[in-house]
Amino acid sequence: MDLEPTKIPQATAKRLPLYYRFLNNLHSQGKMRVSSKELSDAVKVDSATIRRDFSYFGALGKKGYGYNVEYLLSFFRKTLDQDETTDVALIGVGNLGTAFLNYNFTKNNNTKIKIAFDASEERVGTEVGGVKVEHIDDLEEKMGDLTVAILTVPANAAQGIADRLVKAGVSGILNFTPARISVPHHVRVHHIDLAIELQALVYFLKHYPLEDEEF
Amino acid sequence: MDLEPTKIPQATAKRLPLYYRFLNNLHSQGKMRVSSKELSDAVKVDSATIRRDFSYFGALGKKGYGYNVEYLLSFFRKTLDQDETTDVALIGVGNLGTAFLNYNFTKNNNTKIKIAFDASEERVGTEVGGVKVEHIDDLEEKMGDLTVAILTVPANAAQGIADRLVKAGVSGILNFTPARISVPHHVRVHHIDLAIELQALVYFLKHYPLEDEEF
DNA sequence: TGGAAGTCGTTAAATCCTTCACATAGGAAC
DNA sequence: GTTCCTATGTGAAGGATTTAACGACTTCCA
Repeated sequence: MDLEPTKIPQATAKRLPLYYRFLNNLHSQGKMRVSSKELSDAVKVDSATIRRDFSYFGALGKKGYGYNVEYLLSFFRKTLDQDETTDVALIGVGNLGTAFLNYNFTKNNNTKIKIAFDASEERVGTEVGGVKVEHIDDLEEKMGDLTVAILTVPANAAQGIADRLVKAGVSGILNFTPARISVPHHVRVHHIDLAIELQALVYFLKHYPLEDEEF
Repeated sequence: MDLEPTKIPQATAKRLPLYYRFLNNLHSQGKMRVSSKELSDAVKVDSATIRRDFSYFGALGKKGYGYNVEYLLSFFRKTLDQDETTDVALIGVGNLGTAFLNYNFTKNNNTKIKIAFDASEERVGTEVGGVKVEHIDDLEEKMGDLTVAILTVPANAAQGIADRLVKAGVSGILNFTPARISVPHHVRVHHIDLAIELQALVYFLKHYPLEDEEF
């Protein structure tokens, strides 16, 4: 492991999937080459930042030319492990969970929801987005060796489920719950808090007028 | 406007709604005082960062004591404009949109979804989460003076709707679409890209082993 | 009343990230 | 070939954010 040329900054790492998706778009549009400026317009990231990001992986482009879409794409495919699919579990088949299940992740994507759990007897046994819904009581039994979970349960259930997930061997949790969950140090949790995102946007609108930003 | 003591860093601003929510929790639990350390455990933000964040607003605490929950709460209520509710529109009543509509935002929150739009004849006219669903064709007519919109439509419709929203006077868009939308410079867009969040988590798990982080 | 324990507010250092600016190399044209 | 043009890759500067560290002030308890 850790064959990275050097350690990639986290900020860069977060943008990689974004680049990858847009490169895919370009590729399927038949585009052969792309400049950092064009890509910048598409993904709304400064072109210097894009060049800097790419440069962490070495010289991927050609001066005066830009980047070869196909080459860049195949490079990122390897770098982002797009060849091997990562299977994930989803806990909580409410509206949000259903949205995920119906989302066609595997297109342009190395992740796939393999199994879903819910507490409601009505939902257990049904199939949503091609994924069978299991009962939450069977979580430990049926998780298999999945190590990533999407948490879309009610807030008050979050910590309890998280504990069970960790015990079942999960090392990454995407938490959509308003609760901030506690986990052992070796488990990575990314919080996405919808209410807070909305509040933050409103706050920025009121207190950080844009006006002059960019031209 | 801009009566801020000094300009608050963006990173701090993004954490304010989080603090606010947890202070509310503490308050309803009857807690009278809280230290930065306790708050740190609850929201998973370093205690020094919390003290630094608070200090932008002046001396809110007492040395050797901590913070008075009620005082802090009422201070943030003012700062975060929790008194006046901000009404927002939601475009696209799919699974994700429905999740938002059913989410009880106004509890602990200054935002409220006032109106929803969808293109499907089936959904138009129904009520979801207490909000009436209007037809997307009536967007301009029925937006009124709402200035914030949540965008939960299919990716290929995103730019078109965004254009119409901007024309209708919207200045803030919370974009859940995989598309990166283009807007005039005075409009603020926050992107939340579910697929990318998941991919980023997987990438971090594979390439940034935790092990020693925090103890 | 006095001393120990606790916790803030803040200075300063350390990190991390973005952006500028430009030398340089490669492609395109002819 | 030669010249012009374009767009990369990166050194350096500038911002932004986090974290450590500690003086100062409070509470608490004997």
